Amino acid sequence: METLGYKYHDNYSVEVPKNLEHGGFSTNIAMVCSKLNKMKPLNLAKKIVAEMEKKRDYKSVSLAGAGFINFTLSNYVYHHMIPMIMFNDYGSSNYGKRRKVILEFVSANPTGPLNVVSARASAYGDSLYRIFKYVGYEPFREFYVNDAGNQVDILAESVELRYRELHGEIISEFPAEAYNGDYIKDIAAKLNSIEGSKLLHYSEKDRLDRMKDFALEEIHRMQVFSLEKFGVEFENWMSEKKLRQEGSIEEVLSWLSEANVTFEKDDAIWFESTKFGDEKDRVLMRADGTITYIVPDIAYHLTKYQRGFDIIIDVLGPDHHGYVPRLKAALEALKYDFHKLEVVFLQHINLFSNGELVKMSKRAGKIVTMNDLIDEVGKDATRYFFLDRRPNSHLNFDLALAKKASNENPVFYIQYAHARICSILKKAKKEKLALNNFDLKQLKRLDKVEEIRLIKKMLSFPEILNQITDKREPHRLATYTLELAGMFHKYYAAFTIINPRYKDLSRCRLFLISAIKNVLAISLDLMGISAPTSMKRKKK
RNA sequence: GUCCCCGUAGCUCAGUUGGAUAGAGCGUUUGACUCCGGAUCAAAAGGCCGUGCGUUCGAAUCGCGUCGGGGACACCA
Repeated sequence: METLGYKYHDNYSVEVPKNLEHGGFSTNIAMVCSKLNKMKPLNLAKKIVAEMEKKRDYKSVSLAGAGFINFTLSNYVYHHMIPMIMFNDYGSSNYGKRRKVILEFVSANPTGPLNVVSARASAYGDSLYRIFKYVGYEPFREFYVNDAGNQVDILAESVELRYRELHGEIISEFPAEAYNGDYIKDIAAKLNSIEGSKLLHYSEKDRLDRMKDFALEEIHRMQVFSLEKFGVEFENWMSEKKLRQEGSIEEVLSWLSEANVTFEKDDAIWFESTKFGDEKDRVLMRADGTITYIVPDIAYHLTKYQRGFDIIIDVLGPDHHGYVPRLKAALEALKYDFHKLEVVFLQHINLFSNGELVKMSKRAGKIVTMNDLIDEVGKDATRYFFLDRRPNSHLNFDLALAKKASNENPVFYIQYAHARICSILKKAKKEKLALNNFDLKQLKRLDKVEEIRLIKKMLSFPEILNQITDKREPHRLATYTLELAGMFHKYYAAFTIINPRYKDLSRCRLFLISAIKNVLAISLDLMGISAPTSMKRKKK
């Protein structure tokens, strides 16, 4: 536009038509800028097309419709982008403008080991974290621990029963509300090996406190262990107990009452959340003076604001969706920008065993733990299994099937592409086809449609990453990587990479597949999956 | 009763800021290196995108209804 001396503004768009086969772009620039130059769109488009045709950057330029310009770039434009794709931080950017993002996920109750649902949340949250970080956000992973309140009291009592059992007491009836998994026995036994019968002489309160603290510590350790095995870390574990000790409860209560949104009824203190669109009002403090879970939850979310996060994302199970309105109501009442809080719901996992639905129950101790899953299916396959699905898709999960299917998990297809390239590059080294001092002009030999398509696919990578952060949908990376791996496998089968008779061509192709290897490695890393340089041959 | 999610190939799932012939993996059938890794590739079969109406030049994608499946509606968290 500038060389033609026309005025223009930036609100035109360049689009890649859905029909990728013919590759190419389409732009409405002439239509957007016609008024500015007092010309008819079609006439302006003609001038632009004429100018574009003079440049060798464009392979073909054509007019369409009322002034759309379709054009295709010359191959060499693509060729010259390959070196960029080979940078080991290819795709990273400043897209996020260093905005601070807090991702809260898993946040499982500290009353038992992590289960398959936590594995899904881990795969989702951690990959999203990695991608956020890669494109220039400042993300932060947090696990909220509900280590106070009713359920941890029950936890303590459950341990107590098992402990007393160890000392000869016969527990005729194990209460239905108690936690009944084997891990409770393990915790009791471990505590017993440290303390012996000493605790029996404590006062009940002291004994239960000791049980509680010990159990919480043990379970925390179990959870950290599983997460580490899965490659997931948290920057912070936020303790509810600590929040309570710091006086946050009293603060929240007094702020809400200052905001005139609380009232008393039946000796309890209520929050008038219906004022802010909630279905009904919520109890904050019961008649006996204890607090309901909502208060520390509000306090916790306030810290997310106070800590200066620009984007606040909660990853929750679908059973919490009714909980969001009351939380947002409280934020609104306290004059916080409740729009900043986003909630992603990960849908349930229906657990099957040999085709039959299994109900999981932590209380009854009937759960498939995250540990079992990783041990039996493997970290990489498990992560991919959960990652290639949309967050709000329901999914059926059969452990027996998952084990069997782990050999058929698409993740191996991707990893194999990576390993295969590594193997080819190794062979190239033996053939003395080194890529140092490689003359970029040689790249003109990459003139096959498949080669240009591969380059285009890799050039779309940065945009895919940006979209993932916009939509909070890391599964798109799983899909993308699978497609890229597929394109490589097909290319490999159709063309010979190393051919000693055509050394220059071989070098060009090695150059290309090195770029592919790089993108695969980056993608796998962003998904928390390893990129092996070699793989064991599968038995037929 | 109110609210949330889902319904796409035999199975598991992609594809939704509306665009041309709806895709992949697994499974089924048939083929492929004396040569860079056969965990690969080529090809075939398999679809009223649950269903009806609407908006639109154009709908898997948007709206309303309907059917089917899952879930939530606590002074548990």
